[in-house]
Amino acid sequence: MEGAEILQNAVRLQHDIARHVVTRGNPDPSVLAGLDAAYSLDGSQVFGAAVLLAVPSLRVIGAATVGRKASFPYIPGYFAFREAPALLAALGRLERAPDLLMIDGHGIAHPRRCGIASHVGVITGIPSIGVARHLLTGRCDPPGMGWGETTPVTADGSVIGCALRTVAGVRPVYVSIGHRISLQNAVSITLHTSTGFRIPEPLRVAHRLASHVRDRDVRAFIWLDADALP
DNA sequence: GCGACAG
DNA sequence: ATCTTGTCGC
Repeated sequence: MEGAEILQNAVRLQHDIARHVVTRGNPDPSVLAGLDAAYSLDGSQVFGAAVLLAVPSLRVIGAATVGRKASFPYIPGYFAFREAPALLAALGRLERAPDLLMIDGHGIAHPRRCGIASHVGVITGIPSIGVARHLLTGRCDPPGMGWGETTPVTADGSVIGCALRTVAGVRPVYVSIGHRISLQNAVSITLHTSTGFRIPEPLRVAHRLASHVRDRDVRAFIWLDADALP
């Protein structure tokens, strides 16, 4: 198969997944998972991390990681094909399934309404939220400078996400529906899992863990529990 | 054709 | 994403 053909298939799959996204729901998770990945210097390896946190204490109650070959390049709009396999593998190694997933990247705030958070959400059937640091598509006015202020991200005349100020006076993050949750609830959960930093706690922990296994020995961190965390 | 472009 | 030192500020 050649490059252009692979992308055509990817687009077909994204349209297909996008049709299955449920943009409503009000999950009240007692256990939530933060998912993120880190890459080797040459970008040939991906290290996925899934961390379980209790809500609302945000105590880490479990975690799992996986390292694998990166079999897809990074192409804006096709991010899930590069990173989702590692996230799904890590997720599958958790000792229990979370009630909700928070993923580093967009959900439906995507050209085809199928960012990685929707991709992983639909595949697993678990409610998911996408939290990104930069906009991929759509536009919005800057939210007020206060904590918790929001502004809609729109595209084609519809709201596809929200800019959310998790820390007063600091650049906002971009929240969007992944799957089986309303935008309002997604924003609320993102805000209430933010602990004084721009990035919400679940993603901060997942990010640190992914980088940690990358810099150490992956084999020693295939299964982790709270006590083994750095 | 030109610019934009999650991680 | 990743490389990379110090520095300014609370």
